[in-house]
Amino acid sequence: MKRATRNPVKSKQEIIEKAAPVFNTYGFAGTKLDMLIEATGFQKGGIYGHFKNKMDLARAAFQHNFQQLKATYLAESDASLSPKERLLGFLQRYKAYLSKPPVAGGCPILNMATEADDTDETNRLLVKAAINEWKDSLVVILEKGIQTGDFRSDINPAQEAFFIISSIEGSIMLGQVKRSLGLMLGVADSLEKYVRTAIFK
Amino acid sequence: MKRATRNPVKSKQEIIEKAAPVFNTYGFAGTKLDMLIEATGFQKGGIYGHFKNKMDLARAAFQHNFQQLKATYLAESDASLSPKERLLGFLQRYKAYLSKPPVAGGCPILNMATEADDTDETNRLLVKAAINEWKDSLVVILEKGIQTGDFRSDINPAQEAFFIISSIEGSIMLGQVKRSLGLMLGVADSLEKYVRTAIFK
DNA sequence: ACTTTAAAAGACCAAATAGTTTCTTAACTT
DNA sequence: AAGTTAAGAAACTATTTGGTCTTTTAAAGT
Repeated sequence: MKRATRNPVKSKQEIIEKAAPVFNTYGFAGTKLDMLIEATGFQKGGIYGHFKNKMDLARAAFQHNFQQLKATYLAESDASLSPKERLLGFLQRYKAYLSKPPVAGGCPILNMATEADDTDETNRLLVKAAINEWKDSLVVILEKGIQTGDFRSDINPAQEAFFIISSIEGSIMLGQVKRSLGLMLGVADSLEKYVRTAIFK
Repeated sequence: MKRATRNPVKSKQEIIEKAAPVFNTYGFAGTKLDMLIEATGFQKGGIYGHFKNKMDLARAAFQHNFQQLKATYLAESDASLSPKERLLGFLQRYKAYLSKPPVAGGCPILNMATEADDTDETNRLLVKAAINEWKDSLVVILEKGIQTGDFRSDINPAQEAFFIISSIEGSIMLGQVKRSLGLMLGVADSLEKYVRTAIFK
């Protein structure tokens, strides 16, 4: 029928981009080949020429979604700013993310995590790596703040990073179910309150 | 082959109980009929005699899982205790839950939420109701504490309840992916710190 | 223009899947 | 003890599914 431009590199990228929100919305098991054909505009032959199977594409889609996330969420926090500004800036970007999520279907980390944790060890490790990357970016800021005396020295950076990530991820889940942006922004406010009182000195 | 005792009421309950952890672990789309046959010990005919289809059983399984959760987690917080004790008691039970989860596969609310939010409106409303029930039980304690002067009067009970639930759910997700009980207990500690400084007066 | 290459389409296939129908039999009734 | 009922087993079916194989054709090379 429709014939896509013959540019294998661009085609592969296009398939990933179009498939990504589908996997993120319906999960791996819930995403059927027909949905991918419809969403990507490629036929089976076209898709299977670029990916060895559905899982292979699903993983590429996850990585793509995670990159999108990083581009907004984890956007390089300017190292010239103070640790306090950097941490508050992170929370600010999180709020912006909530109002305009870069990928349909909720947080890819959360989605992939709940489906993969007891199902697919490879995927579990993929999400684990993503989470660690995110945690590390927060730990860097936290350690810096302790060092400069901006943050309390009795905090455990990794623990606080996980706490921050937990409340963010949990709030996304609640917001999705309750269809409430306000709920998520409220949680963001509580989180900021926490950061100011328990982390800032 | 094996012939179950002919007690329809008990059989139906047995099917639900055996199917519940399977759905919670693999999700709706990821749970195949063969897995249910294997897990329940009933054949198709037996199962379909009690449930009109897979979704019908999945919903019953979710309700069962949520009841299990309530029995531990939300266990009647003794109204004779002070609001502070009740809130800390809740966090205590949450820690106990982490060490000995009542149902395999992670938190049913989290699991059902991530799969259903964009997929099945009926299920989304089911999870939403479960979340509201949980939130309300926290709001009751928070309002009581404000009234007795134990808690700060400038907090928004619903917002704080959602914040608490968010961090708990998020921590369960992280703990499952990282296979770390310590991580979850750490988050619980941060949460307790928050409760003591931002909510307690 | 003619040939070659490989990207993508589309027909094809075997297995899996959800669901239905029919048969069997445990247990209750009389 | 025979007859009745309905729970549950098991065979059956239509569809869907993931994946492969063959064919077509756009575009680059000659």
